[in-house]
Amino acid sequence: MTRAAQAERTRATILVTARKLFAAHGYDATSLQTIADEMDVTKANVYYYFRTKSAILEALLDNSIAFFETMLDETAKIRGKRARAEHVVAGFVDQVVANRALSPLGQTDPSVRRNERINAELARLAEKAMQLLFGDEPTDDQRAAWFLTSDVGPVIAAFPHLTDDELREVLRRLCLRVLRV
Amino acid sequence: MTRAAQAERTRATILVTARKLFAAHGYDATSLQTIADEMDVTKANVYYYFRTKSAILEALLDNSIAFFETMLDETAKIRGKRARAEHVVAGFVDQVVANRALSPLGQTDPSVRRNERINAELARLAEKAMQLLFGDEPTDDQRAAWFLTSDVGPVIAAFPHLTDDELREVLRRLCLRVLRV
DNA sequence: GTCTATAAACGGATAGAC
DNA sequence: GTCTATCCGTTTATAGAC
Repeated sequence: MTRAAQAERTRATILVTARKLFAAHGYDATSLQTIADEMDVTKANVYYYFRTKSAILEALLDNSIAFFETMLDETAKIRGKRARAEHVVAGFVDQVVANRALSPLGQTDPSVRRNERINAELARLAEKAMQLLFGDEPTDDQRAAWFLTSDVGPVIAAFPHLTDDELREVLRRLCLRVLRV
Repeated sequence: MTRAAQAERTRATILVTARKLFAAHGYDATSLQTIADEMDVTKANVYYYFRTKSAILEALLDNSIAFFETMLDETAKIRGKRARAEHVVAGFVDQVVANRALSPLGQTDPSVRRNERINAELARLAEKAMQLLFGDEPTDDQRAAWFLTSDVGPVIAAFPHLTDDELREVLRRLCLRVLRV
């Protein structure tokens, strides 16, 4: 394996491992030592790839943000409120369920709320999504529906026994129903 | 002021201050030093009232749990699914909005999930509430609806500009709509 | 690219004076 | 009941060898 490939590999492993641990114990309760131990490298090696702990969090969230950005751009090409809602919900639910074991690194985690830049990005995405679903001037009820569905972490935690397919269906029905205000 | 009164006062201040800071920055990111500084006493003095940091969190959550327990007992006396849902939602929303600045110390905070005892209590309350609203064997969709509404933190955060009354109405409509599965 | 070693600060928690 | 002083483990982060 080339050195560049090794670098890419290690960097990716850090992100996967960190995501899993952040989701399981929360960002603040996860130390770099824990991350390093879990993937059998030293702390110093982790620091070689990320200058700070919060840089890891930012990298993770930037990935999620990019995913949603792409999905919303696709949604914009669809005509009809109903079809748009279905597309957004499907994309959202698929991503959440796919990362079920790792995710949800919810918008709710205090660490996320603390990061100004990430917060601004998430707020921008939320406005973009609501514009697509509800038009230029969403009502308060519509906005409330959006923010409620945007954090399904507690719901996922309540259904550990469901298969991925079953969970996906439950979430899809739930989100669609809530969003069709 | 008597010594006993002073004690009660300090203890109460610790709880209010801790609740505010936990809600703002998360439990893990709030140190006892921060709490002590905020209320102008020393860390050692805080320890005089609570043997550990997690004891503060438990005291806070025990308050919330007792409140919900009482409310659900009231609900059990009401006949009719619709009226019961309205009572539960009203009680829930009132409490959440009343503690708007402090709360929500969501069930989502990793610190809460880490505490076995508290988790068990919350799970018991959730079952009790669902039994009242949905009968003895709630469907997955009904359960999902319950867990979604049980964490309205993100919604509250989205409406900083609303008055308490306005926020209460938005939340009431939202929760009722979601729960009437 | 990965390691060992260590710095510097902060965390929770306790002892003992007043 | 509140304070000062302190212990001790852990944390983030860096320096420098291989």
